[in-house]
Amino acid sequence: MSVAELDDPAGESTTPRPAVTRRAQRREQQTARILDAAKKCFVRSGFQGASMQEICNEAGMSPGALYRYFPSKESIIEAISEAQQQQDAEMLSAMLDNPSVIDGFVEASMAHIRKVHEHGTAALFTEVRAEAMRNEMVRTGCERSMHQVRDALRNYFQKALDRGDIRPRVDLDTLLTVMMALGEGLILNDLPSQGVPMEKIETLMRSAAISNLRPRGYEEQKIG
Amino acid sequence: MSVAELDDPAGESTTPRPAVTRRAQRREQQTARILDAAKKCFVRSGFQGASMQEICNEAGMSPGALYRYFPSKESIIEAISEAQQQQDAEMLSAMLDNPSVIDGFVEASMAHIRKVHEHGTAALFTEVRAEAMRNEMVRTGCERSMHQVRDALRNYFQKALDRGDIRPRVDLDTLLTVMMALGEGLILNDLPSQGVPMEKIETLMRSAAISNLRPRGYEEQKIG
DNA sequence: CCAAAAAGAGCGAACGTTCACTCTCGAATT
DNA sequence: AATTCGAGAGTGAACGTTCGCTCTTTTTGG
Repeated sequence: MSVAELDDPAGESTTPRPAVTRRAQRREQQTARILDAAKKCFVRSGFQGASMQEICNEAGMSPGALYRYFPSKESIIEAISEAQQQQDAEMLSAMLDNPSVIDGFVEASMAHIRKVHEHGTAALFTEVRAEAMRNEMVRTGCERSMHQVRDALRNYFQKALDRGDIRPRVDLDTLLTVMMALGEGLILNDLPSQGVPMEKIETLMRSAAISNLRPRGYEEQKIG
Repeated sequence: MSVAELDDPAGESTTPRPAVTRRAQRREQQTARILDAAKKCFVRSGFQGASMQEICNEAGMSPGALYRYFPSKESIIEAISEAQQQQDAEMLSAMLDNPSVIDGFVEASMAHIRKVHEHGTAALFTEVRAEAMRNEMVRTGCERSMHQVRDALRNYFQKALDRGDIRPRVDLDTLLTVMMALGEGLILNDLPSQGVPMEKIETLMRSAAISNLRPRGYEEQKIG
């Protein structure tokens, strides 16, 4: 009733016209509602610490209703860490089309750090990482999305390497691994929330990138 | 009886001489036994996921016995994360007496990474960080030990700064924060377990340190 | 020096609570 | 009329913790 009133595109609330769509639409809404509530609860209490009752309360829904959308607590955890990682991976890969290797890398990293800070998802990120240590499904998803980011970065760096734009001291695989570890440390610590301004983070991020990638002509301009 | 035989310094097993010591000694042993068992369980199942029964089984002890040593599960969690952080902090501070800033920093970091890898405590480290997001006692302990490391590092860098050995691009506070974030990222990822050899980690660690600290005379020798 | 009393350590069943999850049944939707 | 949805009481299992008890070690009083 209330739902029908809110979003009936043609205004024919009483007549059962839209047929296929309406139920599916509602399902999507409710699913999203549960995921939103669960995300809040998991940030607040952790994956293991949050109870289904807590999630139900947050979603304004009974357990019976909730279990129509997710078969288990674990399936919610999986859905959330999946979405979280997927979203991050996509965003990061999308940003790496800057022709300047240093700028592209630094900007992508900064955008990610900014987003995590703004959405307050640093806690969720940590939680996902901790859960990945023991839950195989979560770990698999985690690894998949990290590979996605890694491949995008590798492709990006490889092209710069072919152009002769960068001269890293180590092989590409090692370079990628350490660069990503660095990024994770920065995200985990959520530096902006500790009062470190973004410009300062960017400065050091850039200097670390320059040191590791050694792009043409940066030695004199930046370090000298 | 068996305990008396094992560690009676004067060999007067039957006479109740050592008086004060014996009980206290036993207490320490048992406490350590519980903490060891708990650590294993927490690595395996997480702080919230591990049950008291699981810890009791691992320690070869009944719940009743265990509760004579710790008043609650939370007190065990606190004791463990306390010890963990304390231990790391002490080790790291102790290593920073190398007169070469770069060598000292890199060696301290590498020693830490190596130790975490060998003891398989990367999972525990992640768990502590996740728990710190919601458990105030754990967070406080976490912050305290990080401040300890931070202060040791600050002192170390400040002295080098006074000598004119390094010329960082940013202020000391920011430098410290980002350096520590980098270190945490490396620990969290437990690179050695992913097949990255220590020498390679060291190479990139060193180049990042050089870039951020900019020690005298390194530009030509290492980068040129 | 030794019996008697007190204190401590350990066990494991049992406590009340909370957990993830299911069932039933009426209301709403198609 | 048929199907889906949702509420909420209810399920057994598992949780952290406690209790009553036995056995051992230490302290005490004569």
